Amino acid sequence: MTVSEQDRNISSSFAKGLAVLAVFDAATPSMTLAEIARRSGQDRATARRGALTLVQAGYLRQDGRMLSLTPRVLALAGGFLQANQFGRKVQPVLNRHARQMEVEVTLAMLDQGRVLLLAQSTVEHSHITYGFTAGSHIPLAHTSLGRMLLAGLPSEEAAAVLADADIPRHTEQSLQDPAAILERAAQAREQGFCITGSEFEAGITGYAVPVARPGRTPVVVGSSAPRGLHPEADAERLLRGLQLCAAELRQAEAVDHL
Amino acid sequence: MTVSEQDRNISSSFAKGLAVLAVFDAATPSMTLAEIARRSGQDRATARRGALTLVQAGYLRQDGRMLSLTPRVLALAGGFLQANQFGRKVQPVLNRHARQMEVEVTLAMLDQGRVLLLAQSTVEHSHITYGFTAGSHIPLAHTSLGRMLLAGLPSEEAAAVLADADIPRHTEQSLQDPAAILERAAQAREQGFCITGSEFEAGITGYAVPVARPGRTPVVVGSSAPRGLHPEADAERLLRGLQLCAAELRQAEAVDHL
DNA sequence: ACATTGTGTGCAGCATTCGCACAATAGCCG
DNA sequence: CGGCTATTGTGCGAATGCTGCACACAATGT
Repeated sequence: MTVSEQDRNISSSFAKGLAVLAVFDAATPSMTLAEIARRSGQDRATARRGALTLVQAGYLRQDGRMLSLTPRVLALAGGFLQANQFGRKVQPVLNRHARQMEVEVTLAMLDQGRVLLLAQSTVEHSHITYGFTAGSHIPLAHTSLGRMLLAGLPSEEAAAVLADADIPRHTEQSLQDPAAILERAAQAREQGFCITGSEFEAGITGYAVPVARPGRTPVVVGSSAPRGLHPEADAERLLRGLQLCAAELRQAEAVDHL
Repeated sequence: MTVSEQDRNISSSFAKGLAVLAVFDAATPSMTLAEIARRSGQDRATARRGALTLVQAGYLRQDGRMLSLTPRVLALAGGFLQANQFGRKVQPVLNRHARQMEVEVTLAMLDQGRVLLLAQSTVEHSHITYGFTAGSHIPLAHTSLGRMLLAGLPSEEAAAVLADADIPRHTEQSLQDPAAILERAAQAREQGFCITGSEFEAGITGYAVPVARPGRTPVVVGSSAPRGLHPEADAERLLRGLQLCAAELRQAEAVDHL
């Protein structure tokens, strides 16, 4: 900011404002100005102006001294979802397979070192745990979706991404060693699917398969279910279902523009 | 812009940048810089800086000369959805009722003179038409959701909102006269529900009921279905279902913070 | 080939933004 | 309870970053 000749094609005020908008995540639904300033690494006055601008634009609401997102941010996502025809090409496919498999099916890709959920289908009796939705971030290291995404990258790139991600310990079974995680990802790449057991949530097994897009940033579909009585049979059934789902998405050109 | 003392608490560059982001909607999934400038009413150079900043921040992607939204915008919406626990409190309720009623159920509110879809049941189901998703805008004047939302406003406010909205003619049956539309809204307010027939899409009947939130900006749930053989019976069944759904959402305090 | 529409860049001037410093408020502990 | 500190909200001068014009060039399409 002070020092260098900064790119004159970039509006720094705008970038700072966006940073303000981006600090609102699941962990911190509403924040005070000072907290926003801290999180976005900006001067309080600067953050304040950004936040007030967002309030005026209708993306943020002010309750006393707390600021929180308004539903209008959904409209931004809506532009993306409609542009890519999620409502017609993606959601129905996920729903149908979810119904057949009797588990929820999730479409995801990589974003900023985390797994970004793009779409999700739920069936009524599915066990809902964290309440993730489209737009949620979930961890990279200990989910089948994350591992499968890593598998979709060239291995040195995967290592780089993983190095930047944090590796919390969700359960006893969570692998902690990056090398071990990469090893699992490599295995997933060869197999063409990924299964993780109880690393993110105890007693839950995750399944994921790639939606092949040669040379592009990887996209995957996955499911999770409680460990059943016949793990092998479950795995086979679910993986087969997911693979069908992935093939259908690919064929519908539903993910070509991601 | 030039003359008047503009609010020193508002960052105009940021506001302009946001305007750039907001021009991306369903109708125009990808645009050239010049088009963005036109739509956002900004100088090309200004719009260009805004767009390039968005590219750098990862919200926009540049393919040749076309710019389009990236999946990262979903993350912004994700913050809102998780903050309001849509995944746990809203989606399951919609899904369950949709399953029971065998129609799609949608939660919506008012935003910028249009109907903003907040959430939609993801149950597998028949007639999918436009492929709307959460974050989609649909018209105010000719949908049951829109009319019910108008009904939730004080009547002079409803008139003002409607006056600013455009009233296209989707079908032969679309009412064109604002007064007539307000009349229907008033009727909906008294009845506590709204039914529209073929005004948005031929052969499709829409149903909506309010999720009462005294004194706050209205929120509604609704469905649509092809006209069946027994319109009266269908209406009764669906309205009853929607009312149950609305009651449940209210009770779960799912919409308290909207 | 021409007309049209889109894109990149330099620049000068002034509006805009920065970040400090002060005021006001909340929180804490003896 | 009262005095203390930590945290928050805001006004203001200075300088920086931004705007929008104009020009040159590239890519369409007729």
